[in-house]
Amino acid sequence: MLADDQALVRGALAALLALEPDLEVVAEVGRGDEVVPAAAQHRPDVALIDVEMPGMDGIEATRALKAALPGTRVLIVTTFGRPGFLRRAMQAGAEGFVVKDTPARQLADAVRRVSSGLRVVDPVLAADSLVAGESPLTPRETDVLRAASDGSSVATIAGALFLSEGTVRNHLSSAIGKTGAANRAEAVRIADTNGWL
Amino acid sequence: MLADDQALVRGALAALLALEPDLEVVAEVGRGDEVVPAAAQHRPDVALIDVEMPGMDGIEATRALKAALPGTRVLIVTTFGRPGFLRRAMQAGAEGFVVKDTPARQLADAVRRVSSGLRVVDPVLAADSLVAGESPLTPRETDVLRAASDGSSVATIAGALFLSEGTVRNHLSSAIGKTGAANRAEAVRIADTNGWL
DNA sequence: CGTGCGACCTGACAAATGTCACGGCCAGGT
DNA sequence: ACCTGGCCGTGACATTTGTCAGGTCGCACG
Repeated sequence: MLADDQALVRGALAALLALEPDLEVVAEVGRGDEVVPAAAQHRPDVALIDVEMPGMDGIEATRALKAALPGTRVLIVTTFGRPGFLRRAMQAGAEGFVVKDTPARQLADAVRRVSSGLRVVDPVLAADSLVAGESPLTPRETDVLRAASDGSSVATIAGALFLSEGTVRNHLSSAIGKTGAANRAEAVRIADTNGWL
Repeated sequence: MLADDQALVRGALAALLALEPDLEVVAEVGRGDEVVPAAAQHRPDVALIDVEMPGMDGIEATRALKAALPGTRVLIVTTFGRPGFLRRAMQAGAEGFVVKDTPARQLADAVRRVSSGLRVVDPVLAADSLVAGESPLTPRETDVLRAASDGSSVATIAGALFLSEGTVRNHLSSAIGKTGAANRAEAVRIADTNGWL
């Protein structure tokens, strides 16, 4: 089963996998919240899930799928090699994780390995994930930083999260310190590239 | 010919197009600066080019390709439907422009139409491009805003562009006004989503 | 030859931002 | 019972940012 929001990529991946005689694409969806219903109907052995999707995050979709149909193997396929994504995907129960930079020939192999119960992880990304470590941000700091990521002012963030402006400033200051950034915008950028948001 | 930095997507698109008996993929590249050399060697009828690529922008690659081999038709395939991208792609000489959201079945048709000299443009995006219009930013304002996009301070930007801090502030203020934003970060976001950077 | 426009600069000002020191509340472990 | 750490808040402070009003210079256009 394929889950990717970009129809062209989804169809192209289907064509790629259809070349393999032992693989068959039984369902395709373009939204995260369609993953579980489609899987329940078609009962795929393996689900290829993109991280970036409307409706529901690919990580969340994986968690939901594993809860509903634990037998389904999940292979995450994503554009961005955010270290945090890998960690969260594995914690959500995914068996494999490949980035879209990997050669096309290896995809079918990855599907077969995942299908047979093995784990498939991009070695470069695994190393990055180890050095980058977990997010140093507390839950609340993450919330505030995410709210700040679109350029909102302190007052706007405070209003949205029902906090005082001083508290928002404190959380932001703490996040800036932990990320080693010089200001809010840089902290957002750093946290985002590490997959901490 | 295919040009896309993500190997998996590139291979998948190749598989998709290989299903069509009248189409053949003669070359694949993963960097913008490899487009012209590969085209010169394999002489494709149509080049599918992604906008986001390392080495050289897809738009720039299109311009270079059109200058070197004017007979080659160019079909831009991109993830993001930035209105400005469409405009710039057409000005660079591209015959077609499709986003990766379009259904996979339509890709082969788009390639055929472009190959026969017709223009192919996503209608939704074309409408957006008309309402969004050209960038209201002056060249210098664009430079400054791009330099600010990673969260740099005024002092850093001034140093990088050899400007006084006051001038940087003035350009930023002007850009904020023109984009209708409330601050620098929002101006960056707006300009970026419109493809003005 | 004036007129307009963009780039660049200065200086000054209000507002927003980032930092610091302080405190209280609560859940967890020792 | 005690300590720790996350979370929330206050108040004060220096710095940065955004705005405004002025001015010079070069260039294109009618």
